[in-house]
Amino acid sequence: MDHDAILKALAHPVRREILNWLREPEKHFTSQEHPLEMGVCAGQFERCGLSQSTVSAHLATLSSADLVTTRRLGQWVFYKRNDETIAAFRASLSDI
Amino acid sequence: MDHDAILKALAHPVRREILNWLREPEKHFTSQEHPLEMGVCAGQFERCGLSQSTVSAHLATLSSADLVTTRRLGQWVFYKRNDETIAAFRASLSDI
DNA sequence: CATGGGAGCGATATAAATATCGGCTGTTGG
DNA sequence: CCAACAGCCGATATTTATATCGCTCCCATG
Repeated sequence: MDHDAILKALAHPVRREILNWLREPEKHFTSQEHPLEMGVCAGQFERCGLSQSTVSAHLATLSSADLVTTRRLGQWVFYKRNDETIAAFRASLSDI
Repeated sequence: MDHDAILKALAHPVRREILNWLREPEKHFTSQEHPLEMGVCAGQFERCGLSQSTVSAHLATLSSADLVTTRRLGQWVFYKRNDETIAAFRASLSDI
């Protein structure tokens, strides 16, 4: 668990919003044609209003902090919240 | 039902073999990572030993004769036997 | 014997989503 | 004030399966 990377990743409102959306995909991504069990498709997050390249960078930040898991299927990448890492991080916060 | 196109499509052993394989996908395409309910992925048919471009042409012939149905998902195309057309064709054979 | 069509191949094009790059801006620490 | 850096964008690269192109070969029909 890269504590530093996690804190940096959480230091941006859009990335926090993405993590929040991923708590209840079925509430926020009803328009997705792929089954939500596979995760949420990267393109779905462009609803935050930023460009594709920027969204891709935000997702990469979340992923390298291991706050999300990814699964590639062909041209698509699907994202899920990584509650394991998040729980471990939350636990480690008690040290602060 | 394009009688002529169907006869031309059936006039090649590889295309007939493809149609036969599609009668029981679960017997012949166990290696496919996609669910077989979506159909059989085009690339699977390269097992006939021909090149990708040739296989693609054979599949296009079958498809334009409506002997198979296709479903595209991203970069993949999935094929199913079109038993409806085949039945109609079989019925029309009684005219010969 | 010519020729047109079907079959085959390698090479290249296409398509679609995502990733990366280069440049610009705004902010912050020294 | 300057340097570093995060964020942003448009443009371009990447990836992977499939489609198309240009060419050759072979056979059958005229």
